[in-house]
Amino acid sequence: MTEQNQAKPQRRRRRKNARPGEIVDAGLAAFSENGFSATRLEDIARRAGIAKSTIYLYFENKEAVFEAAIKANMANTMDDLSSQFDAFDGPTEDLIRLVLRVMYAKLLEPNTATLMRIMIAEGHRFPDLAERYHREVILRGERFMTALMKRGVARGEFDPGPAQDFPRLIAAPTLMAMIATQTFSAFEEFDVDAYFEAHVWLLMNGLRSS
Amino acid sequence: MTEQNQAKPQRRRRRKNARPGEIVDAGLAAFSENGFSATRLEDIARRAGIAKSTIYLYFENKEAVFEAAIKANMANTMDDLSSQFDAFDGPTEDLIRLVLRVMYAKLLEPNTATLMRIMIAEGHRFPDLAERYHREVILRGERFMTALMKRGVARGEFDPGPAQDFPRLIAAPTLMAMIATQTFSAFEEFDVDAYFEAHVWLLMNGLRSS
Amino acid sequence: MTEQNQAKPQRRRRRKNARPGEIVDAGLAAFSENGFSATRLEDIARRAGIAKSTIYLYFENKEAVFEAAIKANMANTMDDLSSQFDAFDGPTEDLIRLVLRVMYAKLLEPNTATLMRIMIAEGHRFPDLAERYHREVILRGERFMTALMKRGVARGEFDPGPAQDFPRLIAAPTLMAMIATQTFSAFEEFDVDAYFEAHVWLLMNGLRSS
Amino acid sequence: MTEQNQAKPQRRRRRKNARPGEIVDAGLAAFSENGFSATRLEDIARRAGIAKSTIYLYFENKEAVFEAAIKANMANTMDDLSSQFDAFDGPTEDLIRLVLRVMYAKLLEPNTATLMRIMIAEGHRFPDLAERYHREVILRGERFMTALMKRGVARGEFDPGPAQDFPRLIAAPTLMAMIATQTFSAFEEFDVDAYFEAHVWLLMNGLRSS
DNA sequence: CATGAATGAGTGTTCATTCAT
DNA sequence: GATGAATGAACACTCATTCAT
Repeated sequence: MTEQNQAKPQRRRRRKNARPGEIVDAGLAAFSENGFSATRLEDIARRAGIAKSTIYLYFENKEAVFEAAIKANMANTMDDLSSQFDAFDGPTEDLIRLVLRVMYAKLLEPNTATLMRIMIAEGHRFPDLAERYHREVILRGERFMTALMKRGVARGEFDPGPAQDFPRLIAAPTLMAMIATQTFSAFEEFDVDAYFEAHVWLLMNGLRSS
Repeated sequence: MTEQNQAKPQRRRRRKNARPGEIVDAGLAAFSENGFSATRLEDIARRAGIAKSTIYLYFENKEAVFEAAIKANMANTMDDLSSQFDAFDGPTEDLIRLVLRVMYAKLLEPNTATLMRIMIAEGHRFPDLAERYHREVILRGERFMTALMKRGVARGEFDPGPAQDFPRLIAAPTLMAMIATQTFSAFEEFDVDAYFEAHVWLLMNGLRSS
Repeated sequence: MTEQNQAKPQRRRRRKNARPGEIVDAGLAAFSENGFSATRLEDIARRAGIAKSTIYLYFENKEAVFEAAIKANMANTMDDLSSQFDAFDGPTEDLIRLVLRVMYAKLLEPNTATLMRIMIAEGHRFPDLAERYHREVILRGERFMTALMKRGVARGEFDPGPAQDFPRLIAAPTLMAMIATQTFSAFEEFDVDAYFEAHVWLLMNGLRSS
Repeated sequence: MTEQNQAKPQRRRRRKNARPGEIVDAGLAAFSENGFSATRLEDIARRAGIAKSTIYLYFENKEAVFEAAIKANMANTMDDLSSQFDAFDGPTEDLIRLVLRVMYAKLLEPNTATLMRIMIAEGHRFPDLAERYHREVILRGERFMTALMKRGVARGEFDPGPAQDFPRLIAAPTLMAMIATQTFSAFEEFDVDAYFEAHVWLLMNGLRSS
């Protein structure tokens, strides 16, 4: 009758398949708000619309929920990049724009930003996760940047130089944008699009062969 | 006004003044290892070599210790920059090198790095601290970068361009270095000096007037 | 193709009637290992090869399973004695040997021993069971012992004496054997047969008319 | 003035030394009523007149309280026997009476009886404790019985016989008395003194040289 | 000033029990 | 009849905080 009831359609839904995903989603949301320790299983359960104990049907303990939440999001973080890359045929500057646009989109999407923030903050307490994140996100991202640089040099668009050894320099400003929008959004206006253009401008100026 | 304070001038002299500092130091160390929630007052007390309850003589509660620890470190984070700046008379590139070197030194010093990491991670749970950090570190740092850019343009060394509106682009790669050394140091070698040179090279290429 | 099915030939046939018994058996085994509280319904279910919730089709709750398990075993504990007794015609010593042999056999059979142990330990928390056990096992056993004593005196084999008032003295050493084999078997060798002989020897010496 | 007040003299008593003992006492009482699993720390705390968390100042966990409670009581269980023994100079029957009287007194004292009951019931779940109990109580008691038997034979009071190999036969009926008074006291009158006399009578008849 | 002792408000986890299918 | 899924009521254990000394 009342709209309140919509929250609990049936008392006992059979959701064996959907449940883990729901819990993981709720978990990511909760963890990103409060970090690992300060997040209570009760929070996660409430967000997922289930009882606290139901979580234990699908995960061994709180840590397992945390890890699953992280992994679930890590999974496809870098996938979209490769599709952009392979088929492209124009000038490398345009390709860099494309790639960076995807990265900005990713990093400013709350879930991924959150994930990154958590990894930065609590990574060393979960070495396995940190290692995996490093491998699947950092190193994989770096491989793309390396390929970009090489492509530019090969086509005579870029000069070789010390920056070739640190492809992550290309993406570094993206991190700053993430922090500005995640951590300090309450205290400043941050024009992401303008920032993006400035980023590309500075980067291309820096790389372009003279 | 401060009647409380007048009551007991200084009986145990150095101690009285030294204690809060010791606690704050111990706190920063502990918080940086485990974050706010997972740090126990017991940990801080042990590190400071005092009893848990003694902390309450100097701080109202755990949060107060946290805030004091953050503030103590925030205080001088940006101070060293101004001294470098005012007196300098050479080319702006050299000044940028000087300034960035100080920033790298700061951000790779464990305490400050830790501070940054904590702010990124738990900032939104402590809005006052975050605001203060934003004001005293982010904005203050940005003022320096702005001045650097202006100086370069005024001296004809740099061309004006979109990057002028986002001075933090200058410092962005420093963040990446912080993360590499703080969060992923276990999984990769990271040559800070070479990275620093690549950073400066790319930056100067990007800014330099053609 | 349907290899899976071969594993369970006739899932549901005789089952219907057998179920409660299987549960009771599984229950007795589980309870005897861990006592009432520390036994989980899950344990019982797994032993019985059924789902936890199936138990509730046959029993109202955990306590009911416990009581059924105890009762099932109590039922025939003393039955075998009477058959030995009635028909016997030789000297009472031989009869006592026969009876005691049955008792040893019983008490050293894990199920009954277990039952005894549980009653000793948790009896006062289940007064109904304790009362029933007292009535069906203790008192009934005692009636046999009384009859044995009377028979011996009537036949002139035993002298009357204070022991006649406490027929359970006859069986007392059996308890000791139960404890030795149940509780302390890990820490000592216990030769039940030799102990049995010593028991009978001491008893007959004690009872025999001089 | 009123006895009620004695329970909470001051809210925060300083009882560093007394506390562990109080907790152990409360623990033994609680465990003996409900066994290990069904006893809640809250029960123990309430009995000891302290907060649940206070227990953790003195014991690592529930199991540690259990073990301490058992050990505390085990300590002096068999001590009183030796004093009786050494100095005695009369007939062995009198000595046996003395020794058995001490054992009855012990085993009918609630704490020791409780201890025994718990060991019988939950011994195999705490192998260390069981081993210790076996060593300090069972074996030690058996050594006394052995000495008693030897003394009787040496003095020509007893005939050698199979019972000599199982000295615990002497004490076996005591166990039965313990069970009658502990587990089934609600369902029968049990005249311990008369039982004791019957026990001694039967035993001496059995052992006495003819 | 300093602390050891004590506590109460949680929090993760378990488990008997229920219910929809 | 049988079960997998779900839950709520515990309960062991932790930890920030208080207080008497």
